[in-house]
Parts: sequence; C-alpha cells; structure tokens
Amino acid sequence: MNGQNSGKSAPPKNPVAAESVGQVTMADIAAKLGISKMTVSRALNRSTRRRSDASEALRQRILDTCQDMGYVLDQTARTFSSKRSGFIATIIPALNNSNFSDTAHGLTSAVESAGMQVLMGYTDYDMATEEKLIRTMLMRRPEGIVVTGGSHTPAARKLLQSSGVPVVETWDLLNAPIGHNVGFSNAQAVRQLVLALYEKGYRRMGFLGGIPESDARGADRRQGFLTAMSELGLDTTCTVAMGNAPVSMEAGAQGLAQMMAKWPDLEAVVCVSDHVAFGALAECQRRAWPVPGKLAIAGFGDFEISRSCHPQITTVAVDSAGIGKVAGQLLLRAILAARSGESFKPETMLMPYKIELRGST
Amino acid sequence: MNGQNSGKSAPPKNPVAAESVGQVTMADIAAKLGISKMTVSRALNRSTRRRSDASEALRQRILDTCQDMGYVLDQTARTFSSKRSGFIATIIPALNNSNFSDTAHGLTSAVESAGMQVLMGYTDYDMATEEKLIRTMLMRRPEGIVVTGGSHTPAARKLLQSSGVPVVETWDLLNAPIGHNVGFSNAQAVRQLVLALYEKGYRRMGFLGGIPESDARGADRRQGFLTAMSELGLDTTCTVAMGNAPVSMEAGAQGLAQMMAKWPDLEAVVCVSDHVAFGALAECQRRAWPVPGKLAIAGFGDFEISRSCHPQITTVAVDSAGIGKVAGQLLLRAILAARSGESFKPETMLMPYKIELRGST
DNA sequence: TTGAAAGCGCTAACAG
DNA sequence: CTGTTAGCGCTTTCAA
Repeated sequence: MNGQNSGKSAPPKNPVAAESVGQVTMADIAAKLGISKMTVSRALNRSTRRRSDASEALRQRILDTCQDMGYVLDQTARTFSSKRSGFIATIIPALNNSNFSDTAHGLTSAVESAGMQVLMGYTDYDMATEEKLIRTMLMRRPEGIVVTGGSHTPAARKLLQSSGVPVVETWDLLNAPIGHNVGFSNAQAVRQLVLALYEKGYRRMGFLGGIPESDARGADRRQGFLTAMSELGLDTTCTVAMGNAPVSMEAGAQGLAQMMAKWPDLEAVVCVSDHVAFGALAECQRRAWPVPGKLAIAGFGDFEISRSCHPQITTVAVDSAGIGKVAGQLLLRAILAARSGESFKPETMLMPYKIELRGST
Repeated sequence: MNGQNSGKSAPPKNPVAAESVGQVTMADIAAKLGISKMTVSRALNRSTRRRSDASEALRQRILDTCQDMGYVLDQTARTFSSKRSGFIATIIPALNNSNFSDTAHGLTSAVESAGMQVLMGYTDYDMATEEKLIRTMLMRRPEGIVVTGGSHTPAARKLLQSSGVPVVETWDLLNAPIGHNVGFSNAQAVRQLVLALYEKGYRRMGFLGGIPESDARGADRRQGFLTAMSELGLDTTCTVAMGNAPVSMEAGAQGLAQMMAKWPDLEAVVCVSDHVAFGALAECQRRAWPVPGKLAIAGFGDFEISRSCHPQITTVAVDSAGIGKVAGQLLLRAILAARSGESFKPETMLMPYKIELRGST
C-alpha cells in the first residue's frame, strides 16, 4: 500500500470498474499495484520505451489496470501541473463556410500527431465577438493561437500580442502581422482573375460582394477588382454591395438583379465568393440567360458547388486545408523552439492559389 | 502586503502591465490591493452584487486592477479546484456539413449564456475516430456531451455511459439512447417524402445514397424509402450506393448516370442529401434533361443550395440549429439538476421536420 | 463581508 | 528506473 494514497477520503472504489470518469485517480492505480504515482504517470506519458523487458512488463500491467479500473487521465490536472494545456486555439469567421472549416481541418490534422487538440471558435464575421472569444480562450491557456485575417479590435490585438504564445494570422497577407502569417493577397488574386477575363475578351465587368466594412477579405477582393480595372483603363463603377458578410447565394441572386437593372450591357460579373457567384448563375438560369453567352460569372474559393454546377464556375482555387496545415506546422515548430528556450522569428508563408477558368466564362 | 503571497518566487512584476498572459495571478492582484485572494476570486465570480456601495466600490477597484495588470484568469486552475470545466463536448460527423455545423452553432448559442464553452470535434464519419475523440475529450472533464447519432463502437458507448455527465444523442431517433435524445426519424421523414411524391403522381422512383454501412443516418433514409415503396406496392429495386459518406455532389452526378443507365424510365430520384440531389440535378442540366419534366429530383436537409438553385430542389427541411439548441437546453437543465443533487430522467425530444415540395418535383 | 487553511490530481525536480 | 517532496492557481470550507 502506498502512503500517498492514505489521505484520500473518496468512497471505496469498485475493484473492477469505476462508476464514472474522474472517480479513479492515478493514486488509486498506484495503490492497487503497490507502486508510486510517478511510475504510473511515467508509464502513461512515455509512449515508447527503450529496452527493458522488466519495465515494459510493468508498464503493461499499469496500462491494464488503468483499463480495468476505468481510469481516465485528468488533463486539467496535468495542464495545471505541467503548464501545458495541449490546446491550440483557433478562430474562424464561420463554421459553415467550408473554406474556413477546411482550414480548421488542416490545422487539426497538423497538430493532432503532436498530441495537441484544437479549441475552435467562430466569430460570425464580428470583431467584437472575436475579441470576446480570444479573451475566453486565453483563460484556457492555449499553447498557440490561429486567427483568421488581420482585422481585430485594438483590445483583441493587444490580447494576442501579450498572449505569451505564438500567434498565426491566416488567409490574408498582412503588412503588420502580430506574429506569424500564412496566407495570400486576396486583392492580387482577384486582380489576376480580372486580367484573365480581360484576356478572354471581357471588358464591361462588375463586382458583386458584400458591404466592405463587414468583411475585410471581401473588401480586399473588391479592391483587387478595382485595381485591375483601373490598370486596364476600364470602367470601375459597376459594383454592388449586398448586405453584411457572409453574403448568401440568395443575396448573389438579388445582387445580380440589381446589377443588370443598372448596367444591362455588363459582360461579366466577378463575385466575392463562389456562393454569391452561384446565386448569380441561378438567377441567370431563372431568366433563361445563357452563361457565359449573355453574361460571364466568376467566383472565389473553389467551393464544391463551383465544380459541380453547370456550367462550372470560374474561380480562384485556394488551398484552404493547406493554410491550416502550414499554420499548424509553424505553430508546432514555434512551440518546440520556445520549450527549448530558442527564439523563433515570426515567419510569413505565402500560400499559392490558382485561377481556375471554367465554363461560366 | 498579503502573507499569502509571500511564498511566491516569481520574478517581480511590471506594476502597469504583465508581459504576457499567465504571469499575473490572483495573489498578485490581492497583494497589490492589500486584500486576500478570496476577495478577488469572489469579485471575479459574482457578476452581480446585492446592495453595498462599499463592496461595490472595492469590486470595481479589483476589476480595474486586473485590467491594469493584464490579469487573465486561469480557467485550468479554476476547473481543477472547482471540478467544473465549463466545457460541453460535442462531436459531429463533419465540420463542412452545414446541417451539423448549424447544430453546433445552436448548441453554442444555447450554452454560452450559462458561461459554458463548446469543445468541438468531428469524426469524418468514422466510428473509430469518434471513440478516440470521446476518449480525448473526457480527459478535459466536460460537464455534458453531445454526440451525433446512436452508432458508436462498444468502447465508445461504454465511455459515454460511464462518463458521469449527461449525454445527448442527436439527429436520430433511437430505440435505446444512452441518455437524452434529440432528433427525429430519418426513415419516417423519407417515407413521408416518398408518399408526397406518390401523391404527385410519381411511381417509378429510385434512391441515391452512399454505402449504408458508412453512414447510419443515410442507411435510415434508405430504409425509409424502401418502406414507403413497399407500402405503396411499388418496385424497390432502383437504388444506387455511391461510395462512403459523405457523398459528394460529384458522386451524386455519377450516381445519377449509373441509375439512368440501368433504369432509363425512372420518373423520380430521392437522394440521401441535398448535395447528392444537386449533383444529380447538374448532371441532368448537362444532359439538357428537363427537371422535373424528364426526371424529378428530391434531396434531404434543406441546405442553402436546394433553395438557391434552379429549379429549387424538393427536400426535407430539418431544424438543424434547433436540434443543437434543444440539446444545449436539456444539458443545462440536467447539469443544474445534478448540482443540486436532483435526479433528472433521460428525455427524448422529438424534433419537427417539414417536407418542402419545390420546383424539382 | 472577508480571511486563512486546505487541497484538487497531476508532474517537475531531485534523490536514491 | 523508481520514489519522495513540493507545488501549480484557484475555490471550497470554515472561521471571524
């Protein structure tokens, strides 16, 4: 019997299985085997052992006993003691946008092999919500933070800066990132898309997106459109802003209607996202307007819909999952560096994208 | 100076602001103000106070000091001490399926007002992954668990049963739920959809879904189709199973092609989801087959796409967010009951759904 | 209303 | 390789 367990006042345990998670502690396992808590702790933490049949046998007995007694390690206690939460906090604008959820997916894949768990939150495209989320998440002491974009409230920015852990801002290419940055220039991408449409012969083009203030990334894309059109010496007045982010398919349809009422001779519409583009396409179909015969339509993001609809929609393909994966890898390196006391300079990783010209243009 | 802080060996703090989160503890706040940790703790936990200008003034000073010193409460320590993690664990099949992410959204909304945070995980439609996730999440000692559906590995089921906290299984209506159940009969829903199509005059109908083994919900829907067709005395042989869940739009298109090659005179196709239905619709458009003229198409889930495309797709509208919201409310009641030592019987909440007949049929 | 003592379950650090 | 001691930062409990 181990003395360390003598002070325990919990009710007697079922020798075979615990009634519920959290009833059995390491001390119980240790007591049962007549060893110390530390031995149990070590057996549970060192996944691979060097040679030693004796200790390997003990290790197995410990594992079996944990199994038998229904022991589930208390990560809270572990975190509290070791100062390592095993959490990576991530904040995305919305769960139901597969661009962002793919990024979260990529992040999860990248960090789970290191035993890290992703603590996910979403802002609904609201900076105040983001600030609140950051505050809440910091209370869980994440070992790294991944946020979407570079637009934050001043307080949120301050929190991130003083978080004491590596921060990655994703999706946008930033002039003054807080820490690391994994993304691309949304403006450049749309600019290239417009140039590609120009080469195809389109001249009278419009941009269909949301209210710029509500979505920094959308505003960047709009800016890229305006830049390209100016460079080409084309008319930049044909733009419509339909409500706050996220702009829906429905809004895309309505926006197209507005746009074509105002500028009936438009040849092509560049949309802030594939969702909006699809809404516009559907509206054309309702009107029996041939696409691209009467009007060409382009989107952004390479969502499943733009590949699956007919005609397929021209878009900018982004490696959403790759952004998350790279962010995760960067974070892991930064965390390991910090553990060994090394410094790790903030890095900016430029992610590739590709203009996908398809049937809609 | 407070004696409680005397043992602290941390380096001297910047009196204005901490260099990083976690550097400042409650004891520092207390020492700064010459009060005890407990007073700080109470000020931070009791959001509203009863009358007492004096204590209210102190409370404000405490809050200001926390602000000034950049104090961020350590939720890990709080959890460890109070045995309340503030976590609700939830597991969904996939992040990028808006039905499930809407459920997660509804759950989050329902529990955040109670100060609970949602710890989210996704299985990619794999039961082994689910088991692993449950195991990992239980180490964080969630106060409640929400899982999707009733199909779990035996070990996962055992873990949930012995978790010691309320469990809600969602989306499906179960014969033997582990704890609470919030959902509806997917089979019944599809059955009603088929009956509605029958009333519209359709007779030769097929079902397009994934491999039943890979998706319990999809299998239920398939079963509902078969049941309805049998009841109506119609041919039940026209079914196609396209790959594992989640079945993509692309697979929907391919499945439709297979189906029509085998049974060219089919009048209507019922699909396991709107995504599949949309893929089928797009394939028809590619072939210039009028929908519903040549073939009627129905889906499931009332995703944005089915409302926005042309023609709009007939579907089963499910209150996805409502499922999450009700699950969250149920969980909160159960948690509160448990805290006051009351028993709280497992409940089954039947959620409504609606057959949405649209242009595609 | 406030304070002091105790301790949650684990791991770091050191000793054997 | 294993054991012992100490303590993480809070909240619980009890006392004033």
